Amino acid sequence: MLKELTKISCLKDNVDKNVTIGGWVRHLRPSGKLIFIVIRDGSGLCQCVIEKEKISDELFEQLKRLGAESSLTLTGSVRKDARSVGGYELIVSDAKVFCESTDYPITPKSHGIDFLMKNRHLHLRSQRQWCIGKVRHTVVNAIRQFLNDNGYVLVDTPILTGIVGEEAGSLFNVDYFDMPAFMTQTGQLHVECGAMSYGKVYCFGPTFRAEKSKTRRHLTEFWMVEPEITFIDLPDLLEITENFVSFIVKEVLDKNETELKTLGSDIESLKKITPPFYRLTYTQASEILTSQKTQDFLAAQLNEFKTQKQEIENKIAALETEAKGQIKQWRQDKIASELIDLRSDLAEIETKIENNPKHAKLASQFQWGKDLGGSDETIISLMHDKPVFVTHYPRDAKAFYMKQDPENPETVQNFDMLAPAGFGEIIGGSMREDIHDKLLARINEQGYKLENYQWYLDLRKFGSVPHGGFGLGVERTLAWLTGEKHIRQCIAFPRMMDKILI
RNA sequence: UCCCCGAUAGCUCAAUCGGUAGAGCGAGCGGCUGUUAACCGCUAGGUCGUAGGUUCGAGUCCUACUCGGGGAGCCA
Repeated sequence: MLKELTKISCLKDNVDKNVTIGGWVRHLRPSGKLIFIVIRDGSGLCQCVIEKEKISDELFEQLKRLGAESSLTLTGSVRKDARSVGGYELIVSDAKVFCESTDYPITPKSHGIDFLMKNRHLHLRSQRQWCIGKVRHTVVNAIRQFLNDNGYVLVDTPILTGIVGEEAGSLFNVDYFDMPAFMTQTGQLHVECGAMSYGKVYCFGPTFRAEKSKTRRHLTEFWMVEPEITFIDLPDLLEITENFVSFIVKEVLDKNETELKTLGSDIESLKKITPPFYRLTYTQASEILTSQKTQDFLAAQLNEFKTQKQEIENKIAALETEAKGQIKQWRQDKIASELIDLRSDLAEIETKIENNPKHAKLASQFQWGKDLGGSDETIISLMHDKPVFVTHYPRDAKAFYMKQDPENPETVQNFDMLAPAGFGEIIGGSMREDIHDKLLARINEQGYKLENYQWYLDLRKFGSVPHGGFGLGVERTLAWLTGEKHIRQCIAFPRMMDKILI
């Protein structure tokens, strides 16, 4: 059967030919003796036109009553038509229905996030989710391609682990045959072993954090790629990172322009993502945050928000006045629907207005020594049109394995990469402490159990070399590239705090 | 753990001062040969999140709880 079917994406090569497509009903409009069915088959969308006299009365009646997401095959001739979704349509001569769906819960009108998440198993078929999934596929593929083509060897690190990469308390505990174990929160420590074997390696898989974070940037299970490279210094590492990220962006622009357009992502600004990225030290970043420039920037932003709010309120008032007058029913309906959208926009802008002074205060009170907060990162990234590397964080704010900077022992040789347009951190990386005694002292300072880290210390005993790496969050990268506000839409089955659906 | 917001039909939302529960979509029936979230007519659809309280009267006011959304901290 499969061999006899033509993919919708291949219709352009079959104009005026007779083909059969197989898929699901996205939308159906009967119009007397004519039916329009928009079919999706996983490769694209196609409008099928059914004229009553061309098929049997029985079949016509059956097709006319098909609900959304009914499955069927349709046979007919392909015609180029600019009015049609995708530019081609099928003039149907025959059809075979596999499943008549009724009461499909996701309708063409808008739905709340709670409802969509409860119907996640079906929501994945919708257009936005389909587009994000296609981009995700490209991103994952680009990650593997870049690393494989540049001499990195894949090392699969364990998901069940007995040790902690950074801070405990934010890990999922597992009862491992009555022994305590954790779900991994990073493959880094293990992948370093591989680096000393192959020189350049990476691990790529799911990772788990039990942080009780309810924000648009957090999942408890997410995918992360972690390259690790030997015989490098921090400038080398930044260069590798910017080449890596630029390659991913370029691949997505090449392969998913249609999807990006549908999703409404900012293609022009993505085209600017080429090396070099901006480089700031943590100290420079903290100076920016506490500067007058930042206060002015945020004040200007606040004014912009207030203007937007006023505009929305004016629109709402005008529509409400119009709705009170004597107008046609269809116009009343349209106004009602516009009002719903406007009120939602209004709520969003009000939240921004409410948060702006808080963020301004946090930035102005920023003290050297603290980690950069989410809002601080947002401010810095909004002030730049390309990704920003923030390097040399205070040693006390960072993980034990990060290499102390010889020139400024208060800091470590690490970096965070902030995506532009306010999305914030998508990469965290560092040079690793390669001096045995310094690492040992750090493990003791943190109060970690030495026996758990003996093997990790061995890497510094037997042929230690300068090395470093980073972790890139796949869902955060996707949210940035697609313009999606929340990373829960960037993975098929998101796991969030207090929520596991199917 | 803390702060803010919310919960009304299957879905998205209205309901003015505390006074008879509303609309669109979706579903069902009928009409329409070029629709793009089509359109037109009709029908069905409700324990207003839960439990108390105030009141002649509560979707509306008060208290607690539950669930959800956004943010802080933390992070990819």
